[in-house]
Amino acid sequence: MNEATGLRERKKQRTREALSSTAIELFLERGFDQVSVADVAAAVEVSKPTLFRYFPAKEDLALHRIADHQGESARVVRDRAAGQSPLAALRSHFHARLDAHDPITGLNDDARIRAFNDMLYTTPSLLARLVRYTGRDEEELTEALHETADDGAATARFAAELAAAQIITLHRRLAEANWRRIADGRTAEQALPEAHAAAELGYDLLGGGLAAHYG
Amino acid sequence: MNEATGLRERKKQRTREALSSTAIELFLERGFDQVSVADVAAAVEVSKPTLFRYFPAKEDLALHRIADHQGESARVVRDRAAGQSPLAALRSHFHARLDAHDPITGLNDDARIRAFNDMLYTTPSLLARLVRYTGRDEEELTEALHETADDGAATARFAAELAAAQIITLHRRLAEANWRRIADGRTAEQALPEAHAAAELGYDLLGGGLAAHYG
DNA sequence: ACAGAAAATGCAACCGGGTAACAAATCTTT
DNA sequence: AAAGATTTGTTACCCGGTTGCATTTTCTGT
Repeated sequence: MNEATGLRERKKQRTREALSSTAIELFLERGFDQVSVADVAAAVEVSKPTLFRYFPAKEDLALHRIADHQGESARVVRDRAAGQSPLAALRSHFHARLDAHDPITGLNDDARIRAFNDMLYTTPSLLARLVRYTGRDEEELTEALHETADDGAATARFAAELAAAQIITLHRRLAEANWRRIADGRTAEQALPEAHAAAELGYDLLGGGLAAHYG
Repeated sequence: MNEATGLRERKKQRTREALSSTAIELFLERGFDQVSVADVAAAVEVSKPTLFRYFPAKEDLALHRIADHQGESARVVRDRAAGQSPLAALRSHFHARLDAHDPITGLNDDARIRAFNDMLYTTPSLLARLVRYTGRDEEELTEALHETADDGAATARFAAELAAAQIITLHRRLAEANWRRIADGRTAEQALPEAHAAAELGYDLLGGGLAAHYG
């Protein structure tokens, strides 16, 4: 993929990685707000302006790995098997991520990842940044859904926007619920059946069950 | 409602109002990021710490009026007519807000309100704060929906959480779409039919149509 | 009416995130 | 090896937000 890496490029990659991993380590130790960017810069032996040349904001030090997941939902829709509906593809993909205990599903009891999720869901500024990331996710998913819409209705665009928002929202809620299960002391393995059931319920509600409950 | 207002209380109210309205005026003139809190404090002839005793953050200077709308969705659900479903109540309430050109629907072409909405949707920090407000809205709506759920299923709580999130998300998307219509130069009156149609579509999709489109 | 408690304000100094300017160091290219 | 472009460090600054303390203003009881 990325050959032709000169020395300069390699060094940059290393610095970036050192900044992010050192930052996360400090954040997990002391808490996000109890670590200043100056601390991180000092620990990596880099100046503050240099740190900000690598990461535009403090929050990105903690979140850039999550940011790498960006566009996943859109990709799932685009790469789905022929004949499969977008919702069906997203649903089965989510179940697969649950089985893999993917951190983005919230269903992971590894100590470090649990600590990270705790920090994420309890630090307002991190949550705010996460919202911005998922906002871009939503846009990409909107595009993907819009492409696949067979009806040329004038409202197709809005329908795609809305569907994308609902799907991203569903994933957010599912992840929060899973994180809570773990926070309550259950292991990921124990919570797995509930997590699958919640995902089923959620996708069912998207697919028409909402009306049955509150309609 | 609020009798027994001593002189002290009255003065506080006035200061609060002066801060907020002066701030919004300055924000609309120069842009949110181009006005410092020190500017606002100076314009009201108040010290910076005092300003922050009234508003916990700069964003709240611009948003506290919106914050006053808090809990509206939950209230609509709780106060709905006997025999009416929560979704039906919310749907008709939204249509009513559209007809009233309520700014929270995005469908308002008054110059000041339009400028305010433009600022709101284009200033990241304001949007982030708005998300936090709507987050509390979501929680309240969750409660309201949970109360009305007739099924005692173990999943009722999650279903309510999810439904609340989907409804708030729908309102957000509808408001954004309406704001865009106005930004494109249409008058509120011209855009009203489309806005109603979009709301219908949105609520229909919540009520089962999502599956028909992408299921 | 007045003293003193209680609350609100102002002042000044501070912290942390983020940026600008410019010079010094480092890598690349020929 | 030297010219050129990139990256870095230093310093100093701006802004949002907080703290401690002295001062003023309002409220309350007598």
